[in-house]
Amino acid sequence: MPDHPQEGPTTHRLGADERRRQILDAALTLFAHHGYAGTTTKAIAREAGITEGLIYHYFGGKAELLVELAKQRSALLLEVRSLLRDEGDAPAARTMPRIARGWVELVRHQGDLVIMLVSEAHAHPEVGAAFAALLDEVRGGLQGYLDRRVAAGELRADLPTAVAAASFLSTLLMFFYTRAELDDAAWEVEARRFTTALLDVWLRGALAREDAP
Amino acid sequence: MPDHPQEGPTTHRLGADERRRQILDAALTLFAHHGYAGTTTKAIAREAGITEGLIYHYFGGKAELLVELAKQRSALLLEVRSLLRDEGDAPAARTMPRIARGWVELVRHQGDLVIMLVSEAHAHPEVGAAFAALLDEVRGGLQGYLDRRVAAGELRADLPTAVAAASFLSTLLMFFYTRAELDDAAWEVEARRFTTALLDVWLRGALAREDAP
DNA sequence: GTCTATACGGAGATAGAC
DNA sequence: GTCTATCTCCGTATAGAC
Repeated sequence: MPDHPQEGPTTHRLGADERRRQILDAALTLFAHHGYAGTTTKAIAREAGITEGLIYHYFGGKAELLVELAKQRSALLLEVRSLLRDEGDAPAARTMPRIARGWVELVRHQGDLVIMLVSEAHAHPEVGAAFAALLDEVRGGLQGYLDRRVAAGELRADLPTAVAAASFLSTLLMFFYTRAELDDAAWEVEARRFTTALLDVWLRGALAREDAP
Repeated sequence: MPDHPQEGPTTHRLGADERRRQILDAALTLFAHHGYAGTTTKAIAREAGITEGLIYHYFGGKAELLVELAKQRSALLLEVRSLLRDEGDAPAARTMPRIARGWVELVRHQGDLVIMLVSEAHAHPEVGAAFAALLDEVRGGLQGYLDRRVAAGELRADLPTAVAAASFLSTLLMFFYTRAELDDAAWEVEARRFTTALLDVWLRGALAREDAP
């Protein structure tokens, strides 16, 4: 990959990639807070610190911003994959708390993206598909891990792993969605408390009997 | 859910209440499918089979439609309350399936309202508040029931009832939200399958040990 | 109570100077 | 690469006829 060094006395000019990111970030923030249709190109330009016309130099139009952002879920997915891979086949009783924390922090960290995906899911098929694909991929990953723990005998053999995984993830997702406006400190406390209690219920429903052979 | 068939502008006169409902129904359908900001007053009029001007005879403006619809959650709440009350203090093992089915059918039946509440929650504080209040009220009701089952000794004493209730409800809500476009037949099948599996995991995590001392 | 006609502002988008 | 100026259309809302 060749570098594209901006040589010369570039004062306030930015590289194309950097500028694109800046515009997308501005759009994402506003889409999450006011919705796609409720956000004007003027507001995006203002948030990004540029003028309206420049948006059209980098993108075909407002709609393209939405599509581009929906694709960003791949970035999110990469993080999730590494999260799940790191845990390998360690015991669920010790690993699930870490997965829970990782998922919660991920969703929180990518909060605007998640809010946008959920909010616009029904108005824009591409967004809905991206959201569904994201959830499904994560669910599939977690399910795979659970299946391995079933095979290892830690989790009970008749555990419906797909639904168990979906329940786990969607509960935490919904928790975030209804608490997104908490400040970081309050969020830390609430999230920890909620996650702990959820693991209590969930693990008991999934574990094999301790007194099994 | 397909759009209602559009009737041309009618000369029929309706009672005020009936006309208001008609307009609100049209608005709800469109808000759920295209979002509030993505819906034009023209489209609402068309969907309701009237002209644009008439909307302003019955409502102060587009924003008032949204607020009015958000208040409708009370209707939903009433249904939920009766659902929970009917179950009284019967054993959870036999009652939770009925509660699950009731909640799922309710959410499905009021699908457009639920989608609107979720989708617009972050863009409009009033809607967000209405959604939070709805979930919280239902969660509180279910939690109350769970507490009684704990007292009765059916559910374990250290069950975190608030989180257990929240998890149960939000899992099913999210299931609906990501499957809203299924036709009724497919929905029946999927919903039954999913609910059964969820109850399996959830109940095992909540019940007192059968082999307890 | 309902429709027709229209005002008014703002939205997305383009052209062209620098 | 960035901004200024501007175009066109459409969205909300109102006035007034029937």
